[in-house]
Amino acid sequence: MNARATEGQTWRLADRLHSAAIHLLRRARRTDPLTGVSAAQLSALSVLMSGPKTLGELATAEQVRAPTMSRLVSEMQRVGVARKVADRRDGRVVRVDGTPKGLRALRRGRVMRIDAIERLIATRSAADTRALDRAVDLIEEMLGARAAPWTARRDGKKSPVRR
Amino acid sequence: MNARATEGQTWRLADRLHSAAIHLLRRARRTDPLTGVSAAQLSALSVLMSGPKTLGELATAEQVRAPTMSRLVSEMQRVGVARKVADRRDGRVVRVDGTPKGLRALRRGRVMRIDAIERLIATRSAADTRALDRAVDLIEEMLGARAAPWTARRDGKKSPVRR
DNA sequence: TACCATTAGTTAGCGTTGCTAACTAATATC
DNA sequence: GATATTAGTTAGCAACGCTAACTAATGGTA
Repeated sequence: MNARATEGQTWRLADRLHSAAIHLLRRARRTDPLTGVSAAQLSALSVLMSGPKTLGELATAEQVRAPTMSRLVSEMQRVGVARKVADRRDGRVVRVDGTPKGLRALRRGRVMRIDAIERLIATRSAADTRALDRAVDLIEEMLGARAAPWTARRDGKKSPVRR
Repeated sequence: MNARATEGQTWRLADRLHSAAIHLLRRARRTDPLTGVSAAQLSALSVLMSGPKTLGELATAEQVRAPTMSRLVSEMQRVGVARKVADRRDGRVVRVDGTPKGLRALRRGRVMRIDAIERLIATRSAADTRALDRAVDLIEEMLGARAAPWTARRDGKKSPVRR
């Protein structure tokens, strides 16, 4: 076996990964109409689950430009799922925090999507589950999901949670 | 170690997988504006690659409502990537066909997306690549995806992948 | 033939989410 | 103190999703 995949193999893997991501999300999305919270808000809320973030951090985490996130957060504040808090040390900074209502909405709205995926995973063996877990780690790393504090993992280590 | 992951662990993995898929696609779609053709247009074009379709068929294939597809196709015709042709037998029907220009754009756009993902993968070790490959297999299986003997290639041959 | 239901597509209008450009305000640097 | 940089906002545009309401063509039936 090659120590390194050939270029063609890598491209083909990229293609399949792209396709798999698309199809996985289409499956998960089927439940969306039943959800009360918009997809973008849900996504932002899940980032906030691990604690307050600045607007810029949120935008980066969501791979979206600052104005987009600014507007989204304003709307989230309007409907009561998030709060903007001024930073004491740096007057330019806006910290964003999810409200209890927001976090409840997150759970309620998100459960359906994740449940749909969980049902798929639940059909697999423990070895398969580990393989998927590893791949998710890799994708997060590839995308530069760096350093975020937080949620405990099955082995007790930390692992970044986004969206 | 458990022979089986607990339910909560599986849920968490489902969550992370969901997140990873979203962020991966967000990354990939960054190249879309460079094709001069939008993501939705590229997606529709890929359906047209297998031959002309009626507007309704296109809408169904794209999981979109008729008005949405009607507008999209009109725009595609305006920019020259698709054509609307009246059906002779049934005056209500509009057949949509991709133009050579459109199919070229499709190929170009697709390659850029996949290349973007390939660039991410290329930073990883061979072991990582294998791990990803394995995970893609699993996801395809979970979704009941066919073996995908037809996935797109760089040479521009058939590729049914959409979006 | 005349009438009515159905089907295919379009138009109008709204909401969400993405973007860039240009701005204000605060902080940092020289 | 003047200037540059950084964080966020505002304004305005475009792409796409939807529903409601419309036109036009077709099909069925008395």
